[in-house]
Amino acid sequence: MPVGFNVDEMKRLDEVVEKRRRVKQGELLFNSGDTFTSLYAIRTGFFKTCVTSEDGREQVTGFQMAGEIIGMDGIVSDRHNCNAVALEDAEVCVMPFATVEDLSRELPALQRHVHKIMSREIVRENSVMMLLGNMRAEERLAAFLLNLLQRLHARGLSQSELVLRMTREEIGSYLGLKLETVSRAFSKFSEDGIIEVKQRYVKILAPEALKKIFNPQTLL
Amino acid sequence: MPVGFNVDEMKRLDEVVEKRRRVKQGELLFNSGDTFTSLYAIRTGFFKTCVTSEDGREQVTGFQMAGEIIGMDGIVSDRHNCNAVALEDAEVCVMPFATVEDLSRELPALQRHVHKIMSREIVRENSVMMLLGNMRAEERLAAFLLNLLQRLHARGLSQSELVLRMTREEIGSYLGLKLETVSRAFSKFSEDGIIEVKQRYVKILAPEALKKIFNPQTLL
DNA sequence: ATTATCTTTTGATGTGTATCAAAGGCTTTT
DNA sequence: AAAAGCCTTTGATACACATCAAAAGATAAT
Repeated sequence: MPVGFNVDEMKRLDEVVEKRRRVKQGELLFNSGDTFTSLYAIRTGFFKTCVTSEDGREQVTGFQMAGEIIGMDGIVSDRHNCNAVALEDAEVCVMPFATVEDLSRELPALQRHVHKIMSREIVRENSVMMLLGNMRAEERLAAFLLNLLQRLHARGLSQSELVLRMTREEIGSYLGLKLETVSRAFSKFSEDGIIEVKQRYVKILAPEALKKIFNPQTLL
Repeated sequence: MPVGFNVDEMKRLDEVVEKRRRVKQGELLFNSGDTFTSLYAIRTGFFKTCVTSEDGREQVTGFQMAGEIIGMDGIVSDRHNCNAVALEDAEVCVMPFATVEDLSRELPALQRHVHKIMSREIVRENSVMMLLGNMRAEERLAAFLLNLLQRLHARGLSQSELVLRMTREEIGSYLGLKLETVSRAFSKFSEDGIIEVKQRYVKILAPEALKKIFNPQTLL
């Protein structure tokens, strides 16, 4: 995945992957409170991460797919600060963080890569804050769909259709909405001819309309 | 600030600080879109960071005080992805990120420190997502006050009083609320004898009550 | 296959916060 | 010291989303 390495460096990089681990749908990759030892590179499958308040409220903090790195929440306190749950059968590369640190002292390109991945996560969360703080239900769902599509497209999949790996409730938790509101927004988009929905399957009929909902200023 | 360095290492660390920079109240330390070159360690003063959507909506993503590091949003794309505005006259240490990376390859304790700072920011943003997605207005304000107090206390200031550096509108933007709602929540806390408010000055009369509002499960 | 469980949709109603509006209190400027 | 400009408070009203409820549709279990 990382670019900017020569053949020799790529060999060194293999050192970082200790082993692989399979996680079945519904199972935890790690739990909040678990000792942090490793980052995980998702090879296949789909995850959600979420935090839970002491009184039991759950907030989905992200959805992660193949090629993405998970577990950076654990670095600060040597314990994980969120839960990671597989939403479909998954396989991850276990990368002991001590090894990542050792190797990135020798390989500036790896060091840079690690920094960028963490910075990207910070920037992503900034835009989720914008979403949660300033946008209405339909804007949030449009933003969510566009983001998923863009990431799937970057992996060679279609720009115009996708199969959701999460429930309406999980989407709602991520977007700060109740599942009924998510369902209604899907129905609205469908009525307006913007998308076609059949359960988890979603086909985008009018991507421009979706972008306008996400970013109303485009109307000007 | 960082711990775990010996005298020699501390000398090396001085290399990382290129110079200092003063930022007057209301001025920008950096702007979204600016080329990213450096992280900034706040020596004195108080900042807010915010992102702006294309149609002009602003979301405050954080408030930063002395001893905190700002600018990590720029690493991923070599451009800053948010604005940093001084809410009072401030002075920062400019730390060119290339130097930080060079030096952290030689000093594992610095490397570790950089990783922890970024991870801490990820974890902080996770809890803001919980706040924005799941909590009501008064819970959000209680959480906000408790967080500020805790950080001020860690800097040797009082646990029971503080002077806000930001307006009701900026608090509202951070908490996903309108300024009137923030004002009403302050008034409610004041009526209930939990705090005393006089403009930007806030005194905590009943810290336990505040904690209960933030975390209702404690009532059990 | 058949039952049980989970997920999704849709409707009716309720509520927390936004919006609109106006006045008063600070702060800064001149 | 007066004027101008912000910031804050408080009230009245509106609205977006939550909540409650029920049924239909998938999915998993026996």
